[in-house]
Amino acid sequence: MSRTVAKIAVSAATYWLDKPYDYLIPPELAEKALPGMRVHVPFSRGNRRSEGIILAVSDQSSYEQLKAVLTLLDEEPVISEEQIRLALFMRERFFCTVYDAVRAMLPAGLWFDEEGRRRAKDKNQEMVRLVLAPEEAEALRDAKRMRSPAQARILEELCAFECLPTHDLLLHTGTKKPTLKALEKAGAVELYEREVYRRPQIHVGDTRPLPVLSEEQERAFSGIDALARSEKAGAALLFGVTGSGKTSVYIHLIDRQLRRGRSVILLVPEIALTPQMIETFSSHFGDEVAVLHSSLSVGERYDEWKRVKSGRARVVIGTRSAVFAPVPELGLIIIDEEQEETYKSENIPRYHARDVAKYRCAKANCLLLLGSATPDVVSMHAAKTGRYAFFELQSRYNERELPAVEIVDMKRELRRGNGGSISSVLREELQKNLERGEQSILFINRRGANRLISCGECGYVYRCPRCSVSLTYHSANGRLMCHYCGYSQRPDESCPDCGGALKYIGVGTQMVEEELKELFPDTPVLRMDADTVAPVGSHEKLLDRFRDEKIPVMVGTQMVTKGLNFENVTLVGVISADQSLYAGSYRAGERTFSLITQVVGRSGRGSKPGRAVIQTFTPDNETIVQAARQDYFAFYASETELRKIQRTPPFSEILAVTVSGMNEEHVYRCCRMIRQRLDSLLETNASAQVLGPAPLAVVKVNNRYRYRVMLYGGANGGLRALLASVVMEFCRDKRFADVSIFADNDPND
DNA sequence: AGCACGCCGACT
DNA sequence: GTCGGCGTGCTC
Repeated sequence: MSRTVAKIAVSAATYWLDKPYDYLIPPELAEKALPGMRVHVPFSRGNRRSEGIILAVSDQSSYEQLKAVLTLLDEEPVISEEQIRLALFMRERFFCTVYDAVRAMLPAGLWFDEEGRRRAKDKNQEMVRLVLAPEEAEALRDAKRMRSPAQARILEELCAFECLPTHDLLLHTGTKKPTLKALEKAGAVELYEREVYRRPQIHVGDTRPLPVLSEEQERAFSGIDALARSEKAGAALLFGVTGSGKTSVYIHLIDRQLRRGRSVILLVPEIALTPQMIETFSSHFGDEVAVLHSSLSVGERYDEWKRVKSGRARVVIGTRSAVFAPVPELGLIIIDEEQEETYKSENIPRYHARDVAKYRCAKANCLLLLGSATPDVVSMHAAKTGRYAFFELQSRYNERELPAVEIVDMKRELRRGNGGSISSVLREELQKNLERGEQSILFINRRGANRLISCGECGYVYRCPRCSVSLTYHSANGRLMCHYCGYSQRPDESCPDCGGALKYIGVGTQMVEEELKELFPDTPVLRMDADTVAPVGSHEKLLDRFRDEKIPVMVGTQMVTKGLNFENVTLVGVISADQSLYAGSYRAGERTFSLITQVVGRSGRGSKPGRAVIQTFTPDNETIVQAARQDYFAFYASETELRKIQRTPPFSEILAVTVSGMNEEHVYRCCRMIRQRLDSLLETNASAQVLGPAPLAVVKVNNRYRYRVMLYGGANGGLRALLASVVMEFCRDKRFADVSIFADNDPND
């Protein structure tokens, strides 16, 4: 085959134009051009230069007139053939372009800026090594002792170490570069470049032996491991209550895969929340661990990616995007806390890490393990119906009892004249803990957890001029800020509308902090929220302080619910459990259950028994009662019933088309026409159902109105393809030029 | 989308 | 005569 034609995915192509384009490979590139390499190609009428990636190389094309590839941007493929197939799959599955998918797979360090320069360079280090045999070197050293002591010192050092970074050698011997150059000229040593990897700083504990498994953990481990080795591995769900030691099972599974010469990807919801977990894995697997997440520098991320690609690091721990890690021999993917919403990307490409993992595991014929204390109802349903294997860890670490949980009715509290955010029950429990020198964690649900500023007289509330939300007050910069578009402004002295006095409302971490100061004047309180953890690493510092200084109370948002494991914490308070219940999504109940269960699980992890106080205005709410009892299966049963009626997942798949634009009327009209089109196309399909158009929960962001049409139906590609064709049709239509339209699977909001 | 081509009115 | 208004159509 003469390698003359390249099938190329072009970055300039929009979703409805995207397909493999044929380009001529000029003879001088014929030998070098391989699938997985990026190129520059001329595209469209103006032949403007676009980036692209070679999907395949062939010798023919059904097109008469082909343009030629301009340049190759890579020396070797940056993605494998397997990843090319994954990118094509993602296009169908997540309504994105192939190049969008490719971009998600590559570290930002490999992207090119406008000038065509790479965002991160390979970092090399100059090294020195002996050329002479050891005896010769020693002889030369002795000969040099008198006339050239500096050279002798260098030889001395090299006799001991053989090769060293130039910088270190010069530093240790107190010599200068010319001395070294003289030795090089004399043929005694050799200077060369070695690639070095910028490593993110992680605490690496002492190397530890594998944790000893309990009988129950051992059973789960051997069951999962047997499955992982079997011909048709599929997926498994590991259901383990908080503190049941899922991590120990993971460690053993990873160890087995490494011994088998395979690599493992472990996904976590958010790296910043799991420093302890990273430390644990590093202490078992050392340099085999690579960490991939967004707060690494571009260089660090790129280098970790290279270590993974080259097979040097075979245990990848990371957030959502780490699911694309280019491990050479994939043996297992673990998704920890698999119900977390952070696994779904809300940006292009709008993929779910679980779907990508499922695809990769199926192709690599290896196991996908989903771990959770509060599994996604969809995953549990798959386990119950036999599509996933199921394993359970029931006993808590050290045989600890579950915390004793009390639900407090805040309505009654209000009637008794306590309008604050801390109930009398919680106050008494806090008092007890203070007296005993034990620590407490107070959790405030994120949604609505911020301060609003409102006028005490006319009720005026500051609103974002670009979005349909109120502005919230941030003490860090003393400004009112919009969480959606970043708009900020300074609050006025008095109400800009009527001149009345402004007051702060809403329950926020700061407010609870202040209330605590009033109730317990001399007690130190640690606050952990987006304000206090903004600088990199401050999250860990706060947690270290909490542990080491035994600060009595920590108040925080969602970040206090995850992974924390402090011996001395015996009380957890949920300030208001209601906030996420009525958020409008079919997942709100699940989210609330998971959140409450997790935070309650933070209590009593040491030798002392734990307690939890859940404050709510709806004490009879089934979900809250179930979460208080930590009764997942009761929750699962009632939630499943509800979803059967609602026709929400797992009983139906949800696809959505979102339309946005500056003109609300146009956006709405476009949505309505999309709905009509879908209705007419689905006339004969009784299993599918179209809903909407409906505005999103926050209808306006950045001056753009957002409306959505939802498609409920069976989990088949047909519906997806149909929706794709409708989206393409509307995108092409000039009548809708002033709106943007995109499709998405099961959006989060 | 982004860009060139084309077909018509106003102007040095 | 030509400069530039944006309507139209295409992307290997």
